[in-house]
Amino acid sequence: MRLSDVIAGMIRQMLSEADDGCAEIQRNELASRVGCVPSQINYVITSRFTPENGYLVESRRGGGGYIRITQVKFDRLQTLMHVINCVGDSLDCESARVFIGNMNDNGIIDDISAELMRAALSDTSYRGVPQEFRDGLRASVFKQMLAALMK
Amino acid sequence: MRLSDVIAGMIRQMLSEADDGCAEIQRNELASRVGCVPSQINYVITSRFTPENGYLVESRRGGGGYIRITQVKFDRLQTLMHVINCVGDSLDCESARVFIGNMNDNGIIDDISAELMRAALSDTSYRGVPQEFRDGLRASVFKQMLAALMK
DNA sequence: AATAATAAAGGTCAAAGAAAGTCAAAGTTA
DNA sequence: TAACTTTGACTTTCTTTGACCTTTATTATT
Repeated sequence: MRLSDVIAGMIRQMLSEADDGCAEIQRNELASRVGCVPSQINYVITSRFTPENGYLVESRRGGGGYIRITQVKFDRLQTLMHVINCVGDSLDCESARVFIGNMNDNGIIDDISAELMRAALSDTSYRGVPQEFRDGLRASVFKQMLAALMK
Repeated sequence: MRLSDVIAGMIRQMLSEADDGCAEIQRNELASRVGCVPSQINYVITSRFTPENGYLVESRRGGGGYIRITQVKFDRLQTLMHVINCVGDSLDCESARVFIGNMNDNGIIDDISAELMRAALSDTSYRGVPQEFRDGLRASVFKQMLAALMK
C-alpha cells in the first residue's frame, strides 16, 4: 500500500467525521504518526486535495500552526438550479461540455451521468437536425436532464 | 509453451479467482516471477487483453504502481449492443421508456442514468421540433447515450 | 512596553527511488 | 516471408526523502 494513499485515506476519514466539512491537521504530528517525513504531507495534499478536486487548503505556521483542509460542498439543488438559469435558449456543444465537466468535478453529477449528458448533447446526436436548430434543442435537452437530477 | 501464453494464463487465472472481476498485477514482480523482461508483460497485455476482447486496462507508474486488468462483464455490453440494434431509425417516447425501464430493472443502468435518459428522450425536450422529426432524433440521442455507457 | 532572541510550526525544491511505458531490433514460427 | 515473440535500452510518471527557508508565537532582555 502506498504511503501517500494511507495519508490521503486518513485525511478523508477525518473529513467524513467532521461535522463542518473540514479537517485540521498538524503536519509534524501526522507525519510522525504515519512515520514519514513531514513534507510528504505536503505532497499528498498538493497531489490529491487540489481545488480541482473540490478541496480548499489553508494553513498557518508558527506555534500552534495547522493545515486545514475543507471539502467544498456545493449545494446540489442550488447548483443545478443555477446552471439551469445560466443556460438560455441556446447552448453550443463546447459550453455544454464545460458545464458538465464542472459539475462532474464538483461532485454534483457522477462520471456515468456526465458521460450520458455529453452523449445526449453531442453534435453526433443531432445529425440531421439543421445547424440553426441544434443549439436551441441542446439547451432544451440539457435543462430537461438537469431538472431530472433535481428529483 | 510460449512465454506469452504462460503469462496470459496467469492473468486469466487471477481474473477467475478475483471476486470483483479484476486482477491487479505488479509488472516487475510478475516479470521476475516468470523470468522475463518487464516489457514482455506489456506485450501480453496489448496483444491479448484488449478492449476488443472485453478487457479494460488501467495502470499507474511510480512507487506502488500497478496494472489493473478488468474483464468487462459481457452481459452488460451485450445487452447494450442488443438494445442499440433493436432501436431503428425511429423511436417513440413510450418505447424509449420501456427500454429504459427494462435496463434499469436488469441492473444494466442505475436509477440516475435512467432518469437522465428519460429526461433527454422526453417529448418535453423536443418542444419546437416538428412531430415528424422527433422520433428520429430520439433514436439518435438514445443510441448515442447507450454507446456512451459502453465505455 | 518595546525589542530581541528562540522555538515551533509549516513551505519549497531538488535529488533519488520505484514503477510502468515505448519502441525498435533481433529471434521464432507457421 | 509475414506475423508473432522476446529482449533491452531509454523515457515518463509518480513517490519518498532530506536539506534549507519563511512565518508565527513565545520568552527573555532592556
